[in-house]
Amino acid sequence: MAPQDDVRREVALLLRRLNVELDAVGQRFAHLHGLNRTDVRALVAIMDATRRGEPMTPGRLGEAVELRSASVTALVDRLERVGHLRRIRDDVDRRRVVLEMSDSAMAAGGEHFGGLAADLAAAMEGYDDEELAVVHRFLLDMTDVVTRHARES
Amino acid sequence: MAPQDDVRREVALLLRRLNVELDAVGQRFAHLHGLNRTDVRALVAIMDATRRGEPMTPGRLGEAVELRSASVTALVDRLERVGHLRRIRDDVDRRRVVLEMSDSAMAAGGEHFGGLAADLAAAMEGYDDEELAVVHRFLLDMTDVVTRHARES
DNA sequence: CCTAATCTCTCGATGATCGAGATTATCGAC
DNA sequence: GTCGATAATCTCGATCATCGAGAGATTAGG
Repeated sequence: MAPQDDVRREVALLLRRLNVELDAVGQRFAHLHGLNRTDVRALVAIMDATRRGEPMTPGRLGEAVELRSASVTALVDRLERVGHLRRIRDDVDRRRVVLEMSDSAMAAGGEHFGGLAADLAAAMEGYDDEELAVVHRFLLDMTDVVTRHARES
Repeated sequence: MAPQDDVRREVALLLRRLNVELDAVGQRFAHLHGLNRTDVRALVAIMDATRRGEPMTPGRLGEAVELRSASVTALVDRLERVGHLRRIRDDVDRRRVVLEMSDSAMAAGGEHFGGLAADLAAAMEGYDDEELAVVHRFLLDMTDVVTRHARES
């Protein structure tokens, strides 16, 4: 066994641990705002899509969070009821509904996850350009491997 | 804005993307075996604890996956019914029940997640000792920050 | 031995999710 | 135009995961 195999195993364990803790952050946000896991995943998906300039619809949201249309309707009803988003009929294709996050939801998300992002950025101060490049390449590689496993058959 | 801020933002995004994809792997495993997310989290928690030599009990499991005792009973019932684990009364403290994973469940988990672990290890071949050390330190730092956020108040 | 504390389980209620199908809107062919 | 096919969303009834409250069993400490 190569001497760096220990490090490899530790790195793999750290990836999983990081995953668990990131989930815990999401869960904490959910609990603080009276939401469940799915609701948070949905809000994040909507926020991401909106940020990319692709308006979110119930159909796309269902794909993103892996729910059937009936469940998406219930999900959107929930979030709309507590004021986190609005349904807006698309004028171009009037079958479609565009989901728009409310300012309050954006603010809440920004405060919670923005704080985390800032702390992560701060922690990255301890790395120079070269080291960050290594980390970047590493994360790309790992994400690639994991994505392949997530999509298989 | 410093020139490496772009890299920092990208690294943060990659961390989140990795989180999403790792969840997807878990979800895929769950779907393949007729389980739900919680069931998989529970099996992983039991496997980890067992590997550390700390026998898992319903109480500890409830803390690990954040469920009330009533839900843990239902969860263990489900997993026991499909043969993924056994309840064993502890002879020392007879109030306690020790949860033991079945060989079939261990094998299924090993096949699915072991394959991923092997691919991750293979991908790490592209890094020398020094680079792996940087990655290791980075993951420790990030996990630390995230854990603090997960635990806060 | 009592009493309090601990661990697990039971029961009834709530709510998230699903499958099947209804509803409304768009598109292409004629 | 208008008709059938397709698409996006929603409704309904059923199922099951989760919870709160509390019961039953066991242990630990005076």
